[in-house]
Amino acid sequence: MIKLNRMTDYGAVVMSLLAFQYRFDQNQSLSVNEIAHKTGLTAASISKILKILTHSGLVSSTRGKNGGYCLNKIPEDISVAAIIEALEGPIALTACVETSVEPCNAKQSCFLSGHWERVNSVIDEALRAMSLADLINPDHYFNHDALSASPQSELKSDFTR
Amino acid sequence: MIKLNRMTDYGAVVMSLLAFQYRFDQNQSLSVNEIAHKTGLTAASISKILKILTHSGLVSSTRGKNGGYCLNKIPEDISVAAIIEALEGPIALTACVETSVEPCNAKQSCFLSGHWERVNSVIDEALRAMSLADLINPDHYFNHDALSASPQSELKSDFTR
DNA sequence: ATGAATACGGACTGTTTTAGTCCTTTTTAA
DNA sequence: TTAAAAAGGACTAAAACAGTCCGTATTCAT
Repeated sequence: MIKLNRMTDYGAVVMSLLAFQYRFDQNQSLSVNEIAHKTGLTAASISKILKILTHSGLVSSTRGKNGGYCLNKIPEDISVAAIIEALEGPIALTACVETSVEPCNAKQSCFLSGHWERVNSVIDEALRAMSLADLINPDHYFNHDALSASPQSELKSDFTR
Repeated sequence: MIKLNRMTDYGAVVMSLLAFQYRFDQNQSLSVNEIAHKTGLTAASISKILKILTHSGLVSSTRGKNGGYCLNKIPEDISVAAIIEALEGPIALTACVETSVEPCNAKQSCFLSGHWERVNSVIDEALRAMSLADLINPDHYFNHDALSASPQSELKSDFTR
């Protein structure tokens, strides 16, 4: 299995919730506790994730009473790749293609790395072309001509129930 | 980082060597020790990997003296996806989309899984469209019109030096 | 027959990574 | 001044991983 960390999975959930909130009221942030309540994830984990997402610039935070987090950009401008990179580092299938100072410790395999890199770029392009908006409303991405029977509203009801 | 296990990386190296061998003489298998010598990987690790690849049907083995391993199919018919799946299980970005008996333990996140699944299928298609032959001779895959100054022979010399 | 070379099956261990929690400090609104 | 909130970081238990090793089964050559 090509794995994402569970934290990244949580991150997608949190970002999606923030995207709904952003569309509802772009200036109203959500606190960790509110997010915990709405997603069912623990506050501690959400906090950990949001610290990282804040550092990466995808969300902005306000401290102090009534503080919280909100998206820094419109959902359409946040790629799935950016979310994954924020939480996991560069998108790449093998350690070899990482931009690393230390030389590859399996030199014998390295003649292949250029080829993995091609595989990587295919994946990278796919993730970069998909936005947070697409993630919460996939029809937009996969079928631009869809009539849009608005699955988004269903999803929203999941969040806000 | 979307990580492949190091074993999978080794697996690609081993499969590539077997592919070169297959093209050289389709009926001549390579023993673990020969592969170890040519790749620089340890015999123990190679053995572990080849057991798995044999079970998955990508390579076939002959036991006893002069035994060894060889590809079960022509390199063109072995997809990168098949290699990864053999060594890591199904290609998927989150645990949610695995075909699992137990119910998802983060139900709150599950409304997203359908969307991850779309991301997954993009990646899956990309990996399925790329063959072992492409991996060892990427020009074939990425540029079908390339003049083919035969990078393959360079690679082969890496193996056989 | 015997012995050597080989794959097969599986167990085992030390290391690294990950998930998850918790505590203290800083900031801000009321 | 107090309460609510983010920020920063330390810590631990559990899980995954890499790598090694051993005994068994099989086959070929002598």
